[in-house]
Amino acid sequence: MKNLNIRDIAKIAGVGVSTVSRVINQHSDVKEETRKHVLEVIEQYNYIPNNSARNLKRTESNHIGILVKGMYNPFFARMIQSIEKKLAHAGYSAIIHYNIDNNKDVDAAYEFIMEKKLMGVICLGGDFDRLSDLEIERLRVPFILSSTEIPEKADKNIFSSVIIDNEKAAFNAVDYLCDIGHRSIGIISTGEDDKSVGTYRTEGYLKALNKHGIEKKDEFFEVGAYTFETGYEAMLRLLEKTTELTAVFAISDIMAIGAAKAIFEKGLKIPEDISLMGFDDIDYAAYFNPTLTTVHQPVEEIAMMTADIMISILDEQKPHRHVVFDTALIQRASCIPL
Amino acid sequence: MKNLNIRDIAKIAGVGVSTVSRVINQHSDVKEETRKHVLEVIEQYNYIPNNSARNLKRTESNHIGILVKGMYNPFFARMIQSIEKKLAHAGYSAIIHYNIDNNKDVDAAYEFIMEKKLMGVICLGGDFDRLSDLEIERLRVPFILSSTEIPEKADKNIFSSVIIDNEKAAFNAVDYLCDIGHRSIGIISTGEDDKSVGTYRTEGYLKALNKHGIEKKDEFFEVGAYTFETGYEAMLRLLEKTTELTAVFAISDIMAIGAAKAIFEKGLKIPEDISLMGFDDIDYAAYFNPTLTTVHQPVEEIAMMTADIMISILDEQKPHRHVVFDTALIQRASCIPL
DNA sequence: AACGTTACTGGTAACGTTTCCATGCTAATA
DNA sequence: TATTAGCATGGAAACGTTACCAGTAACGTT
Repeated sequence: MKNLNIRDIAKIAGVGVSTVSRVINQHSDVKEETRKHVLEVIEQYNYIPNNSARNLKRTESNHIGILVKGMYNPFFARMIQSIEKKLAHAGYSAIIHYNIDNNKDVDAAYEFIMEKKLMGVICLGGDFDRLSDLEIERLRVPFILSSTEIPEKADKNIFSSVIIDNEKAAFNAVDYLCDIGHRSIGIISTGEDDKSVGTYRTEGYLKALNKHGIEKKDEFFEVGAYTFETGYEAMLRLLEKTTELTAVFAISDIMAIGAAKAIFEKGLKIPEDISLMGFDDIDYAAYFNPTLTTVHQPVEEIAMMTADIMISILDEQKPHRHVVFDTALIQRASCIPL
Repeated sequence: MKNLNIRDIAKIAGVGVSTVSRVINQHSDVKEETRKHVLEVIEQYNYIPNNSARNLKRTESNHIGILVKGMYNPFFARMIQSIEKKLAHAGYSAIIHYNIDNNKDVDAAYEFIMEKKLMGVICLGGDFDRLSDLEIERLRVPFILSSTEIPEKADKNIFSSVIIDNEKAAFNAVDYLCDIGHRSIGIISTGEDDKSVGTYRTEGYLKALNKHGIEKKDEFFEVGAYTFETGYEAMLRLLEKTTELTAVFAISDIMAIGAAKAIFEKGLKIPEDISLMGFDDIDYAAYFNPTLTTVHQPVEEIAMMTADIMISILDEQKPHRHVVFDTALIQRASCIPL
């Protein structure tokens, strides 16, 4: 009992194949009566159109690519799930590709698109500073940057973005730390080579220090790579270099939690000895011990908006959009006044 | 500058289309010289074969479906990433579908398969107790159950599985708790309706109690749904019902961490007042405070094996396999002798 | 010298759709 | 009544590949 194809259905329904095709694709020019009848036959025989054939003919698929930078970050895991759900609801399916090599983001994306005949591409995280308009246009499909920083000089009409103001958010976080009396504030950020959110969060940290007349010290600065492990190691190095720290700002919750382990291992207490500030507000933050003071990113909203934009561009030819979400400082137990 | 197709390449290279096709598909019957030349042309013109067309012709795709039950569990997030990586390496791409409705697992899988012309399906977690041979065979593609319990009466030749011995693992965990003196041990498990790993872990808990001559108490039993939140709530209820508990076994780390929050909120200490045992050994566990004693599942190995089996069935027509991985009790700081 | 064998290679019919074009029909207009 | 317009429909040519079949050349075998 091989699979039925559109021709079989047409024969059974006593109509032409084009009519069946029109019914499937919800074209308006089919008589209601025929339409119903065809639909019945389709239902009864459990016919499912062959996606490959459709995609071939249309020279496009109903697939949307999601390129993810960070591998083990629950922040992205959460986003992906929400995006996938919304996309699926709109009839698209997500093809996810983890661990895109940063050095050739666009090349990778390009090949990915060509090979899969993707309808659009969503990039989560990553570093797109050097991304040129030419490269974006070469993709020829809607391109959305989400939860990352956008290339400044790029033409905003050719891509969408859903982001937060990383610098401001980090500024607020560190400003708060200063306000409650901290003057020796360490930071666990990301490396120079990664001109992404980390750079801007670091910038915010610097500006806050500056506002409060605090001089920046190099030994208060360490880098990690968005994992527990690297956060832990960075903190270890920090603790090695100085004993002055009364607070530490980690630019991601994951790294903050890694850092906490190092702090505990040194026999220090959070927040009594060192206040700890995270960034992201992943689920875990509220359940960590002590509960983690952090910068809340509206993950769900960001995810929904990202999917929304993609769908509106694809289905309604809407133009590209750029939305910036607000963050909020969530005060929990890991930071206390000095 | 439209995209080139195989015919264009053939013309440019001065060979027949079938030769180009053979080169692309790595058939051995092409002269090394021609082969190289064709490859050069392909490279030079940046030709990428159209996936839809290939899939259409082959009446199959190179897509493998991954159906995931638990939505926000980092355990699965980790697995998915590893599986995707390995699959990609073997030339397959993963299409992920989260949040499959449990009541109609197979129907969903079936439609998913038909629509996407999937080559195989991997199910992560979920409840397949009622899954019949007939339903599996209806799928007609390799089917792998990973990190779940397998239907007992099913014909093992028609599907693969990569699992752990949940009952034994839980038994060992609770046996250990008893060994170090605990006799009032609570459990946070999953509901009756979910005849999945939870059921077996509960069974292990019961057997361990039994071995030590401890009577099971209903008020020591609560259920959650693999989230921080439900773990937290379950623990709250437990604490409401009894004050006898000296230890709690949560059947997932996520729930254990949720439970910890409830314990802390009641002003109790871990492990001084209550010992806490988790299950899974997700990354968080080692970074939690106190570090979480838990049952280690070899995620990476499970993921690799799962992908391996799929690839070996697809590429080499190997038969179905059933592998059971060992777990290990990881003693950390959250459990102490009474 | 005739033959079979081996190693390559090219032509072409599918695969299951969608879409353009053509056609027949009905209703509206002149 | 003749003409047009619009609606519903069917036929068939693509879309870009793969795989079967056939064909050629080179070579060794009888």
